[in-house]
Amino acid sequence: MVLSKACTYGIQAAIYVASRNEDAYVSIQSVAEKLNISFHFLTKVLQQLTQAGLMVSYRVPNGGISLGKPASQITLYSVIAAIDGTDIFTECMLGLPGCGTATPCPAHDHWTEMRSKLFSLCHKTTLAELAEKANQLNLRLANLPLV
Amino acid sequence: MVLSKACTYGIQAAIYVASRNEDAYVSIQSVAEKLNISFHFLTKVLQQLTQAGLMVSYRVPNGGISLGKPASQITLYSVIAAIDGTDIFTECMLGLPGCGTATPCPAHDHWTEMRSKLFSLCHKTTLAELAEKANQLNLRLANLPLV
DNA sequence: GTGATTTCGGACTATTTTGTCTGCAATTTA
DNA sequence: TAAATTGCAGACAAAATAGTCCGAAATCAC
Ligand code: FES
Ligand code: FES
Repeated sequence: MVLSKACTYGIQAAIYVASRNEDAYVSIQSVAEKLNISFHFLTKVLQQLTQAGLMVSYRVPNGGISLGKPASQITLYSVIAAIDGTDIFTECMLGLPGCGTATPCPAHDHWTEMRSKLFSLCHKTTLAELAEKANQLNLRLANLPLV
Repeated sequence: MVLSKACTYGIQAAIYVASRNEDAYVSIQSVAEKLNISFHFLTKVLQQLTQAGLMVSYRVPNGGISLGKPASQITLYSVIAAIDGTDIFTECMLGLPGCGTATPCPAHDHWTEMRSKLFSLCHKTTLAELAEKANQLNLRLANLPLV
């Protein structure tokens, strides 16, 4: 798996929150139910996003979480980086230490090309775009079984 | 991590065997030492490659393993598929079940583009090419600490 | 045949990731 | 002030991955 489960949950939740187009807080509980994710696990994941400033939380009755800045300013990259770190954007394809032009592995050229494509893709993709897509076509976001 | 450790070990070993340009068998023990990989673990990984027909083994004194077919006919894709499976080439970026145009997630379009690039890259890259690169420029292959 | 070398197969342990649970802190509302 | 709701923090359990170990099977060299 390219992204960890924690990371995919975080992205799903972030898109969902962004797609609501409201400033109001939404409880993690309801997000977890909507996306069919374990509430407690999602809580821990979202804490990483709040710590990174991508979300803000309000610990109060009828509180919850909300985006920390406009959805158009939150990139997919920043969400991934906050949860999984930046390893996938810098690591050697073969897992060798110190990927770089100084000591390249045989796959280095090919891999850096792929990686930079992924890098720019994640940088230019914002929550606003993903949320809009999710809304526009009623795109699937939840981890629900396909009936 | 995009590829599992088992998979990176398998690729490293495959490249190493191919880079020797010999038909002679080489013992897993010596490969493990050369690449600084746990011998027992590498053994299990390579068993997957022999079962997939990518390598042949000769269980005999002075035996070992060798490529099952010409290095030019072994693609990076086939090695990855034999060890990690084909999930990374078909899975949803968000880990949702049933990635496809019928039920796309918001990241689907971007992701399928990336995936197909990775797919064609892995398909067109052969062990012959990687081995040649490894030999040509004395490229790093072993998992050794950078001194 | 006997012994040596080598992969194969399975059992086992360790580490990381994933998921669960419980109590606490913060704040609103009554 | 008291009660209720909510995220936070850390301990804990389960599952997946990574790594270790040992005995068996195959074959060669003698
Ligand atoms: S050194 Fe392997 S991808 Fe850069
Ligand atoms: S459904 Fe998510 S990438 Fe295809």
